[in-house]
Amino acid sequence: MTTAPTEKTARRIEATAVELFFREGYPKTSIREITSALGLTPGALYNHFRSKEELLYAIVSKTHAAIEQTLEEALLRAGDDPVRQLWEVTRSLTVFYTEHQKEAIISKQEYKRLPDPHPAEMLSSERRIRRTVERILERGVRQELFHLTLPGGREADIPIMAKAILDQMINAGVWFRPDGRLGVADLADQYAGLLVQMAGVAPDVARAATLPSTGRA
Amino acid sequence: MTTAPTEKTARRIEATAVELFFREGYPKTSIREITSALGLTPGALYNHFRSKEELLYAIVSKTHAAIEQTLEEALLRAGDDPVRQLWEVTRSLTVFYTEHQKEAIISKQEYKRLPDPHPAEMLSSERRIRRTVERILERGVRQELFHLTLPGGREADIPIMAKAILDQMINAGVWFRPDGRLGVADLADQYAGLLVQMAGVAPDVARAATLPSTGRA
DNA sequence: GGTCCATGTCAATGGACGTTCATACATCGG
DNA sequence: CCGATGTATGAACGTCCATTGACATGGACC
Repeated sequence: MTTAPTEKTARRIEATAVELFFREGYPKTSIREITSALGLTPGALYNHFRSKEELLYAIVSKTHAAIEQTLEEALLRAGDDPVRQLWEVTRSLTVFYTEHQKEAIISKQEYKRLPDPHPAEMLSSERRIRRTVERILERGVRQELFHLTLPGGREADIPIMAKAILDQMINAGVWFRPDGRLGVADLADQYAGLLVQMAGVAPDVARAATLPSTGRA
Repeated sequence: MTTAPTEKTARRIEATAVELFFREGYPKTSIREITSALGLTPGALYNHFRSKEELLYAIVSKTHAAIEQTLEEALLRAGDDPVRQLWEVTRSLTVFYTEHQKEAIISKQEYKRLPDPHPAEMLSSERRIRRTVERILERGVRQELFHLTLPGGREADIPIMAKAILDQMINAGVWFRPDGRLGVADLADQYAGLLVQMAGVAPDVARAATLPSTGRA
């Protein structure tokens, strides 16, 4: 009845909640803050979400779905070469995490507070993603494209490498500032390059894999 | 008057707070939870800390000091070789973050909530640490020990590399479980190896630097 | 033995929180 | 034109919160 709903109110609530959950954290953000930022009273929120928790779940579950979709598309684009696959996956996810840094950080940080079936869902989604990366690494090692002997003399452990790689891309999102020195594409190329190098891909192998770059040059 | 203070009460409060802040987050943890876990009433806490915020500050500032000290000791141990320096720093900090995961994560996550001189202190501490890593990388590049051309053809950006390296070690602390498959020393060797490799150290250069390892083999 | 100080209890205060509910309006299909 | 439906209000609720201040107590030290 009040203002022009050029955008559906439920989406505006979600967008505001993302902003505030990101800035203040989920527990410290009150329903009153969210609604009054939209010129509404607290009760109005309950026409769109059953509870504060359900609002959080709406954000978190959409984000997880988007991550899995991004991963899937990257694999389709990559073809069969494990080097190319690792490159595409790290690049695409870095782009995702920088472009959706707020939702991603909220999801990572607050999913544990959801009511009880949900945290397990999120963990299993994370596990699927990790297994995908592990399989890329395993194939790459079998084809002798990745070099597993680390500086220091030890053999690299594939599950640890997969975790290290995935953690790294979220971190790009944590500190990325859209007004910073580098754009999303530059940053993604940097991270993809660093992570492929971390996986022990020799320079000549990388050259042979013809890795595309979205950024200029 | 009540129980035997085999340990000073202030330290017991800090230890309990670390546990609860880590599990539930700072805003959701109440003074009542902390004190009643020790068999005390809420008021007792105010004999040791002026406020909940000051309790958080006690934890966070100690942790930052310990990180800087760890870094300093690692540099002393490393001598002049940039490869060896990077190895020592990454290994030592990975060990620190896994052994003090709770305090470290609390510090990283909640320092922004402190009253106003403090967040700036924490940021400048972080900046000092990052500059140290950047200097190691710069020297290593000047001596042609680190190889800056990434897979994909781009030149690696040193500030980004430094951020990526430092973020990585915190993450080891995030998911490390003391009862897991690998111990602290194994994990630290893995991470140090991966990060030195990420910095573009060629295998023969690494061999020449005689990197020590604390773990077996 | 008396005094003091550190440390604790207990009760209270004022505010903020998530959520509910009866009520009102506005829009739109029939 | 009318009722139904979706949406917002505003006031209340019960609960929990951090913090305070008056009071008790026990050990350390003179």
